[in-house]
Amino acid sequence: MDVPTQTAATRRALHAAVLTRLRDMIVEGELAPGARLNERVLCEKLAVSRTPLREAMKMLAAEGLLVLLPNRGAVVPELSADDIRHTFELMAALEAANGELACQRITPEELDEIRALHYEMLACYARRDLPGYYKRNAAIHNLINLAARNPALTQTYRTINARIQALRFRSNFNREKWEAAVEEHEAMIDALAKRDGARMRQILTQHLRHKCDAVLAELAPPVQQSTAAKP
Amino acid sequence: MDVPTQTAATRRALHAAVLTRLRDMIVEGELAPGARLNERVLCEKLAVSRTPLREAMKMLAAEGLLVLLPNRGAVVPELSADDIRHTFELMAALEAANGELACQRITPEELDEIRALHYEMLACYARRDLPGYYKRNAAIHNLINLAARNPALTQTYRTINARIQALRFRSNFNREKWEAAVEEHEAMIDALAKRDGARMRQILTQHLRHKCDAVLAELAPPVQQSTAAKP
DNA sequence: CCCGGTTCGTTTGCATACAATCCTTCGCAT
DNA sequence: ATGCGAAGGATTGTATGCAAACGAACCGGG
Repeated sequence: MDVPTQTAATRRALHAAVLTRLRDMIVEGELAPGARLNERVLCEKLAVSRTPLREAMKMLAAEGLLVLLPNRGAVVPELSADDIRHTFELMAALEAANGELACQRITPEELDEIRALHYEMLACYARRDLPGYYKRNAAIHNLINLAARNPALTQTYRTINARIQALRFRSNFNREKWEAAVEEHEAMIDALAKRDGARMRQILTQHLRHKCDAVLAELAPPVQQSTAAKP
Repeated sequence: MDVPTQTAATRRALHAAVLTRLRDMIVEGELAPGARLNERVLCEKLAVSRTPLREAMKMLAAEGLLVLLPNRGAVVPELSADDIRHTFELMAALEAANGELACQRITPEELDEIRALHYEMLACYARRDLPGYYKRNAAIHNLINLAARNPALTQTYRTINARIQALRFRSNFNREKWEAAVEEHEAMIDALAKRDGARMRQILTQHLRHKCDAVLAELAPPVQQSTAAKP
């Protein structure tokens, strides 16, 4: 969209604005996995010259949201099933650490807010409101991150999460998986309240494993259900 | 077909070469924390124009090795004590996950190689050969990473590790801490051999906590001896 | 019919010119 | 003397020009 008068917002450097914009485009699927980025086309679309665009692309490549092909531009990486498994394992490690630290550091007020969001999430669940559910879900995870009081961990979590966010948008899991997820969330709150870091870690690890399975199930052709239980 | 002028090395794009060079300069302390990067000066030093230099700087910023100040250039971040604690907590989470996965996936051959490196490391310890010790230490950790069979985890580990690598170079810990580290390494190998993921996690978490303490102890001057020999 | 080579348009990579911003410093008035 | 403010130099941010690499199409030969 063209916003001609930038006035106060012009304070922001173009390369930073382009970075945010491109990241959103990738995370939200406007730039789909496998898509090749043409500098000239993107320059026109974003109304900037090649210099800030290229700088933003380099940063996205460092974040893992783009892959640079020498002399052949950049593409949005297509994640193989193994890539997805690896990324979720990494996410699980980060979430588990977050949760464990949050158990030590969360305040009663933060816990109450998480409870409130959890009930809102239950409401969304009852109404089968998936977007609303996702929104509260993300808010809860963000609050847990915040409660861990570790900006470095939060930052890394966000970066890695962006790589698989696009996949989660599509993961429209079935009702029983949804129900399992809700139960896991209740267990999380329980663990947080009891400050049981080990249990929190275990729940989050399992939670992420289930999410990974759900995403893989979406991607894998539904031909047959040969999905044997894997650790 | 092959033009002998610089041949193989010229294959590499300038921005990639500059990226590697700058990263080394930061990790090895040639660009010290707090140092401000002047584009013109670096351009002359590296014999490239501003375009590839700026692209490399943007990527380093995305990796967390530089901080960009809008309209005021880039600086090597100075880590506060809290920053160090946070980064080590993050590293601990990554190493713990690595170790736990390695317990599941390591081959006997890899374990033997780690044992061999461990004995070499003991030799270095006996001779008080700190550089040799570090070399074997890093090799062992890299092998454990490899054994975890998770490229995404390895990549993130390397990126985060680079942020504190410069600190570790200086951490010249005393003998009893060194001895404790050696004992922890033996426990690691034991846990790997027994495929005891939970124990491996616990050892690595403790190991990283000790490393963090050692680094913090180096930074916090012991008040006296401020006029001691400078390196 | 297939294959190798060549040529040309397209795209990326790098260098440089220009614009905007910042920081210092100097002058001036209070 | 001190504080404020403007001007100048220096530095960063952006745009554009030029060269090199890639890839597709074309062409000629086997």
